[in-house]
Amino acid sequence: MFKSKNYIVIRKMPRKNTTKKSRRKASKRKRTILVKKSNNWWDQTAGTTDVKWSTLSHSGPLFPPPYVPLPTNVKILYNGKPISLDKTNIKNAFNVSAEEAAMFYAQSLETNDRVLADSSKQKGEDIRKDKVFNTNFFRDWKKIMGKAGEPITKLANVNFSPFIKYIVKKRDAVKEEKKQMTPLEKKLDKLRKNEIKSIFSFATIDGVRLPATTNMQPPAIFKGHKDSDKRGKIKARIVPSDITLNISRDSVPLCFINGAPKKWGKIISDKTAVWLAKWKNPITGSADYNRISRSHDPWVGRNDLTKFQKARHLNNKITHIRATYMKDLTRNPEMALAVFLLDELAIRPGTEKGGSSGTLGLTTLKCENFKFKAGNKIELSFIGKSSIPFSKKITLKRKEVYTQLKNLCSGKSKKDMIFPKLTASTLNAYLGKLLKGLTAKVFRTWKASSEVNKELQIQNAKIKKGDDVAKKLLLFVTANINAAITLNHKRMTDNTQKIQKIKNNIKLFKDKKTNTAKQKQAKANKISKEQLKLLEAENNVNMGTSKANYIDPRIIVSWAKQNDMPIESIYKTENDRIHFIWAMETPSTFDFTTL
DNA sequence: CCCCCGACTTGGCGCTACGCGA
DNA sequence: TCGCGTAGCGCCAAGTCGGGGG
Repeated sequence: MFKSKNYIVIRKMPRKNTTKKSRRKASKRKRTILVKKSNNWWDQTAGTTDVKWSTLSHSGPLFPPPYVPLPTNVKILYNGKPISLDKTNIKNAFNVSAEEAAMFYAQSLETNDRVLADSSKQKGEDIRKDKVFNTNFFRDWKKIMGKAGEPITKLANVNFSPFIKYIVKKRDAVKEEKKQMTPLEKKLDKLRKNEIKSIFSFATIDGVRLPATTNMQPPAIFKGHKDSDKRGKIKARIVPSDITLNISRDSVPLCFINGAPKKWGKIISDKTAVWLAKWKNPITGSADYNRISRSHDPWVGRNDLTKFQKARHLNNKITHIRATYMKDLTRNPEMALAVFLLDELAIRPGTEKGGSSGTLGLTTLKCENFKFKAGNKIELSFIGKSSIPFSKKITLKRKEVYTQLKNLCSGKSKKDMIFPKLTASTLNAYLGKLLKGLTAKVFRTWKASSEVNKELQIQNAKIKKGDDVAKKLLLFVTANINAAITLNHKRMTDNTQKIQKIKNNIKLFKDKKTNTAKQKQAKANKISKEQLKLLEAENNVNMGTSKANYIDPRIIVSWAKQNDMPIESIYKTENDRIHFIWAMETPSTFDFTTL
């Protein structure tokens, strides 16, 4: 094994290797990446200034292929009669032709109908009956068609089935073609893809080549999450003139669309920003960016460290902070109670306007979201970020908190805000006075990290010498699941089938006869693993987000070292380990709770 | 001061490539 | 070798928060 103080070693591993044969095969492929420490910010003072680069080069965004018009005999019907749509004119706000737009809609219908007909798939809304979706689409489509579309006055009278049939036929043909490909053709295909990737999916910052995400989203129908009021709108095609590049002056790439040279919208060299390209999101109106891929971006690493350090400061100060807001309970009840809920439940602050589909956060909660029960119990339920339901019950230890909270709602109607005077900024301003740099989201980081830290330290007592990695891993997964529950990270897909399968598995493992101690341990591991899976499935838990954003990686690395676990057993992918490379050398003595 | 927006983080889902058992 | 199941990645949406500009 390579050892040097100047390098950090990241092992590349295959996804799984349970059989002897596959282990042998894998060990041949196993290789390591060495990351030179001096290339990275944590060894450099430069990382603390506002200037983030002196040279930056990349190839600009990669645009999706142009639209291929349909054969002339494929036509939609209006009131039963075939009509021709313009195939190529894209001189409109969407840079999309009338036929292409119709194809977006036909594609939506095709997916919709297929999913509705498939008994194994979860049923969403039927878009054929979704008024908002159809109104939004029709408005945009009419804009594209202009005068030529005037005779089309009702979307319901348009028959898209010729387009749908064409889509199905085309898809099957592509599938079949793929199936017929020889191994050589497959290999060539992959080489071609990698060639494009090697040009477009990298940026070079101060001589260091880093992976980047530069694929532009193709024009399509905007779907949004659950009840987004923008669903059905047509997402415009982004063209080079929409793009602002951030790049060194002498590295500006040429741009060709369909072989023709094109001009970039704007070229700047903002050394304080790390984005590569920027454009206006045609749906939301806000800015969208191409960036260095998150796991490889040194600036992301620096910001992550800052974030977790803030959480540790909060952990240090929490007793004092609690005392302060309790003192403010009568003087400033709205603020005191909001901070109390933040402390207790780690709810997101909530933006002033609320989400596009009326999602809520702490400062935008309404009285109808609270239920006051006997015994100082409250029930809080609302729809949060990404339309994920939040529903928790808590018992308040201090009666005055319960009374004051109830007071805020007395004499108000259900739809009234419980904290009308508060906004995310006033809340953060209050927090910032309690502790420099403290904002609402720090509470989420602190809560998840400190809970995982506490739990892992408790679990240490249960670990015996000679316990296998699989058993120890289960302890981490338990902590991870609990953190996800705390943060209300869920997946809303239907998983009744999954739950049934897990239950069957548990039964199966319990039935098996076992002899040796080793077999017994393996069986116990299997059963606990399935039980954790069940807990995860029954709570619809999504563990990924907390692991990637909320649990201080130093807690994990030091715990792994204390218990002689390879870091690859927890941070399973190479990307995970690169993402947290700044934490990989954390000593086993690291303590999250002391600064 | 307040509102809006620029820049960045956080979020869930669907597709596909990969490893596995038959 | 083939088909199956699923981890993990990319996609794309939706948040946070500080600061600029009126």
